[in-house]
Amino acid sequence: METKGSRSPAMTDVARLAGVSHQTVSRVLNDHPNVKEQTRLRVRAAIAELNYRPNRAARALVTGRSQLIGVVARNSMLYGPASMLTEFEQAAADAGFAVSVGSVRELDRDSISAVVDRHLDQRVAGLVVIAQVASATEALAEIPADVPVVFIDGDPAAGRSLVTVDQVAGARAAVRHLLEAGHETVWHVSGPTEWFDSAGRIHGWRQTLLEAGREVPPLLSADWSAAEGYRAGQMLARMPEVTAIFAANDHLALGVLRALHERGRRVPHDVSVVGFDDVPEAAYFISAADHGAAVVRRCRPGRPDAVAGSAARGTRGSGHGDRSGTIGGT
Amino acid sequence: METKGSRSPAMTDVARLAGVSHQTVSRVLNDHPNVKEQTRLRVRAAIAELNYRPNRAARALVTGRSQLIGVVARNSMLYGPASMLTEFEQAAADAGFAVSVGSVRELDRDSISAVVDRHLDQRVAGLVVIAQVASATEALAEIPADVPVVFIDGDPAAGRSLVTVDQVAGARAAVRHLLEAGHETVWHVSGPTEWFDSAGRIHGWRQTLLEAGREVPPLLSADWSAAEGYRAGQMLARMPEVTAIFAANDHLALGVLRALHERGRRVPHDVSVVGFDDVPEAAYFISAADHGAAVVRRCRPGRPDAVAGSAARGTRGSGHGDRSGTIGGT
DNA sequence: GCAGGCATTGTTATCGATAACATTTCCCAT
DNA sequence: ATGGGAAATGTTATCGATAACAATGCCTGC
Repeated sequence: METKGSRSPAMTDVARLAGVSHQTVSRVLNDHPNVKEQTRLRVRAAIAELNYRPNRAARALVTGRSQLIGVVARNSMLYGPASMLTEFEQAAADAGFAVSVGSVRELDRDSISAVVDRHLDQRVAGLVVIAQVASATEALAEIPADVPVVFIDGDPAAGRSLVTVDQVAGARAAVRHLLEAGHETVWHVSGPTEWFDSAGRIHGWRQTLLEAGREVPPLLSADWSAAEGYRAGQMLARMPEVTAIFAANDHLALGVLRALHERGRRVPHDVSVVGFDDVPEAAYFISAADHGAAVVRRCRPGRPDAVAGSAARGTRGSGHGDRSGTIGGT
Repeated sequence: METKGSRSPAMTDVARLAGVSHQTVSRVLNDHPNVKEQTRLRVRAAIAELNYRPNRAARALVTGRSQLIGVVARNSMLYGPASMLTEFEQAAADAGFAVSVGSVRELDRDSISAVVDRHLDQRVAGLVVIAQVASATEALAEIPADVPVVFIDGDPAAGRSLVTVDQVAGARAAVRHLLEAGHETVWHVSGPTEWFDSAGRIHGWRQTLLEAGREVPPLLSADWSAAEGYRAGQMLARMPEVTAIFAANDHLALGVLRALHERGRRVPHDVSVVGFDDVPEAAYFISAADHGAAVVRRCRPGRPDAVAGSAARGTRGSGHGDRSGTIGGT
């Protein structure tokens, strides 16, 4: 060690300088009871003098648990997951944990297993899985029973610790809003159908129409991008019967808006479009409409209840799926 | 240990089953040369049978280095940093490292120091600082000389390892494009002026106008949000002399577009707006214009050279600052 | 056959912290 | 003064891996 640079001070060095045992240094650092104030101050002074820095690896080795929380998430620029991750990291840091992020390109079993393996090698204190498809659940069978796991946006039926919002209720509110505005029926541009979020929104959309005795039009499924929204919108814009569209997120809605515009369909005069997220930029989307009118407006139905974890709701910020808004709504 | 669950198998257990020393197990796992194939297979079989999982904390303790890379980033939903972080995590994972993300609410010295401390406690193998302001540099004085640090979007003048793109050249290209389209001068809505990115773009904008012998209008500085773009746009929309606007990112441009629209300023008929990022959704922004025309169009000038790290450019994807595009350009 | 060199493997020590158990000190009640 | 109990502190062991050095086996050349 001396040959390639001086060793960092360890607890034993602090102990020697302070004239106590290394165990007492540990007690001071971990706020154990039963340490005299005088002793504590002496140890603190030695820590400062030596510029001692704890080695978390040593602690993890003895305790069998690191101070890391592993996050499993899809490689995604989607506003919802990204905002969620950031909020989560802040909360974890405040609780004294570091966050290790492992992302997967696709939510398939093998990709997820590889990320989980990496986290388990680190002996993470817990795992957070931001997973929207069933394959994530299957991939997690190998997690030891003593590692806490929380799913965000998982399967509401899976019976695991879960933080999510009620996709069905959110979708119902959006569709109801459009029906009450006088539309005969509502068309839906969904996200990927294998995602739990999408399935919930589709279910809510379909149910609400059926309960209202309205025709359920064919579903247009997409991914979460504006490009796919545009593609779906190109179809819908050609159909004069289409007067109300519920898009599964704001980016999809943006694409739909553009397609409508290119076909001369005015929003909200000819067609109403409701998004779902709460992407900050959505407030500034312009839809072609009569000049001088207030073109973009948010319509805020009552907040649906979360399935679980109203405190975690705060962690989620204003995010993903908890509000529907009208872009060019009536 | 037995009292609260069986201990996970360690290297010594694998060694016993395979009939070799624990050192040989380590050699097999770390692909050392000088291990007989026959021995290697025997060890591999024992690893599989025991479902052995390495403990990275033990390794970190002995080597003094963990297999973690610490990232310091601002709590931000901005498209550029978020896409960068995701690409980076993928590259790190491919190289066998986990990424621990520490975010700060503000890029001030104390916040950054706290995050850096957490990473150093973990004995990270390296640090990546996504920092756009000078205070980040000051906060990093305490990093030991033997911890590699890479800045992304730092100060081009700081002489440290840096990955960034040429903000000045990108801005010059955007402004030149607007001048060549016939505009007398170009107005600029910048991001936060203390960010290196903003400073570079402002510099490029100003320089290009001066070199062309054009008047340099007053700068409108903002943050990176559509809301701030809207605020600046409300001013510009009132001034008939304003025919060309260079916005520092696409979200700012979106806000500007909306403000212009509300004042009846047609894009691109009356005003041209150029953004800077390459946010996917920007392709779908609608600007109020003559019906039937192709309303939103991307204009792609030649790519400016990066300051450093063309390989890292790939890591950055199509992202932040390397292209300017016209939203409703001529 | 013997010596030397290289391949292969093993033994001992170490990393820096906490757990577990042991010892000492102090205070109060009888 | 003595004994008991609690507070305060210390000693020993351990965690699971790699580093460093040691030992053994094998092959080739003389």
